[in-house]
Amino acid sequence: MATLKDVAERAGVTVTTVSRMLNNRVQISPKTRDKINRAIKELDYQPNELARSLSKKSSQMIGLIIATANNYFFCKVINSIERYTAMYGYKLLLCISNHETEKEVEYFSMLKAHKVAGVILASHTQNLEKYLNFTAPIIAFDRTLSPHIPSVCSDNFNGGVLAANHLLEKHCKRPAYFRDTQKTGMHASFRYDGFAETFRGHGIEPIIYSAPPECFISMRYEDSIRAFFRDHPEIDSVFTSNDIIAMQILRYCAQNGISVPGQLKVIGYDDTDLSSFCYPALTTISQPVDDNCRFAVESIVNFKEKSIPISTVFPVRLIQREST
Amino acid sequence: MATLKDVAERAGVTVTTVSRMLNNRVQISPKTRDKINRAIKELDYQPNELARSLSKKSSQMIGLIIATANNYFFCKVINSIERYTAMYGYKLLLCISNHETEKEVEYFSMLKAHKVAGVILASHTQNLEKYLNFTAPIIAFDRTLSPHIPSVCSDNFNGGVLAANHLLEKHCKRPAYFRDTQKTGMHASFRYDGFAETFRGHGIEPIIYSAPPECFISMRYEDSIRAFFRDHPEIDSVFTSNDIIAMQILRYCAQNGISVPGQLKVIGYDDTDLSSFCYPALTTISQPVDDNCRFAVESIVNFKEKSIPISTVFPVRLIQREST
DNA sequence: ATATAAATGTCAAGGGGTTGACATATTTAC
DNA sequence: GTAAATATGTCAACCCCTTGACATTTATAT
Repeated sequence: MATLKDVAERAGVTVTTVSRMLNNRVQISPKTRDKINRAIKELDYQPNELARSLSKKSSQMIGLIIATANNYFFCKVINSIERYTAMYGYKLLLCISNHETEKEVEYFSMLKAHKVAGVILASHTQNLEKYLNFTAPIIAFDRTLSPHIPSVCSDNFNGGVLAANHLLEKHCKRPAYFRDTQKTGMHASFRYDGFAETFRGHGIEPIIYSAPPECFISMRYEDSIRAFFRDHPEIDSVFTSNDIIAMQILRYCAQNGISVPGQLKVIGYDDTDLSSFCYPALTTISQPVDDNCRFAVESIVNFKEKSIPISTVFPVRLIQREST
Repeated sequence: MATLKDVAERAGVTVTTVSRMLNNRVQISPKTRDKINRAIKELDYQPNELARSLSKKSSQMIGLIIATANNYFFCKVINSIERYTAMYGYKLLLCISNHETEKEVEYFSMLKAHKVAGVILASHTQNLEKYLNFTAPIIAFDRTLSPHIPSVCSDNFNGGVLAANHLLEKHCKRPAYFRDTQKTGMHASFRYDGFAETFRGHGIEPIIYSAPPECFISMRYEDSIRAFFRDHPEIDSVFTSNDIIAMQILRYCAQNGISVPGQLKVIGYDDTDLSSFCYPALTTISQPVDDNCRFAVESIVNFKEKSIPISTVFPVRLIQREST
């Protein structure tokens, strides 16, 4: 493979000049610019990014630590983050922790060793000591890790409020919130707060049901949905913490002759593609995934010039479809 | 950040010794081993991977170029590849081409510049010239890129055969195959071959319907499904090229009072989680995603010792659920 | 005690770019 | 024509780790 030196020789200039041009550190006359470009073409030269990053002490890579990719919502996140990462000329180092804290810590130090430009944390690690002696920016996605680590998220509380108001408009009296077991620090727990407070304002106390933690990993809620309906046959509406649960509730209803939205209104969360593919199509809370992702990436990219606000919240909105 | 030199000084040995230990190139006495380990701990030392890779002229990174992550099946692929990548101590550089050939080529040269250990191509690039002058191994996932690039895929032909035989057992007489517009080189086209040949063996010619190419990007088949049913009201069974299409067909049927499996039998492809979440749950062809991914990663990891077979095919199986 | 093997040390040259300091050559402006 | 501005060149150190050649010390075996 051709090196800087080869290019310089071929173009009849110094490596310094070539390097300066490649990093546009100074003006280069059109003439030399041409010569150099020609040499680069002819030699099919590509700067060795490793050497480059080593010199600069920082790579153009962004690390994303995420719990899983086996989930429509997180896929959207990965997709979106990759897009912005590439847009800014950065590369994405994807780390899937599979919900294991230990792995997350490992990944973290790996990213450190690779001198990444920044880390986006979309998993639920709580062991923070290791992170703090890290010069690159860290940004937490949809969760609060510590008072010192900036986070970006959507307005979970309002998501709950919107869902509750929508159900109230539809005259629901016996609402339930079906969620995953919450890990500490996850902003998703605010959804319930918004949901419950709104209903309480109308003298209604919603039922809350937490699926066992393993469901969040397997994404299979069949058993807990059955248990849920056994325990709460009286409900007339259910708000779920993601579309996958909602979809499985729709399946349960279809199997058991519960008409949706007639007998039961269902609201999902996330507005993944799923929600419009199932029948009835899901009313759901749309998260501003793209805004969140762009913000996270831009925070890292512009870290040197702009400091990152400790908390950034983007608005959500309710998308009405057929299930309410 | 501490460097090798710092560790060596602290441990009272030479950098050579430390390096040798870290790369276990020679035996190190327990005594020095201890001293070094202690120094590493105390300094919280982490080898600079950039420098390391630069020296070794190859990084421990694997590049994955994939068309999208906005799709359940590809998510499974990403998830699985990441898992094996990590298992072997490699890191995953994720490149999402968004179906743009130009971007794929760019990504490719970026990966080259980063001296990745290998590239897994799960997109549909056909411009191969640029790839061939690449020393690291390339492996194509579920497609044939050129006779010189090894590929790993599942037995698409047999997938079609299994679906056809299953429908034949259910006495279907007017089958259809609903697929995406095929790009050249995609092995998915063999599915139709297997499906059609099997039916032809029974004197039946299946209908084939190709959704417009944009559907594969948007994943929204609603319009083309409507057109499909308008044009082919007589069908009694449909085999689709992925579960997402099948799911949307289920939705169409529910909306239009077509009973499944009563009036119409539906078979999907991929066996993504979706297939068991919808109602009726989808009969589908299960792809050995994990085998494919493991094979792809291992091929790269073991490249120096083992050459990669030009073609590797893993078996598929039919999972019967409620839609047939 | 001696020969042999094992463990470290020493030294230095890479790997491929970046960068600062300073010198020199080439343009541009008036 | 001269001064100022612009464009290159020169040189060398640095980023941090790897590796080969060879020398030296220490442990093990007989």
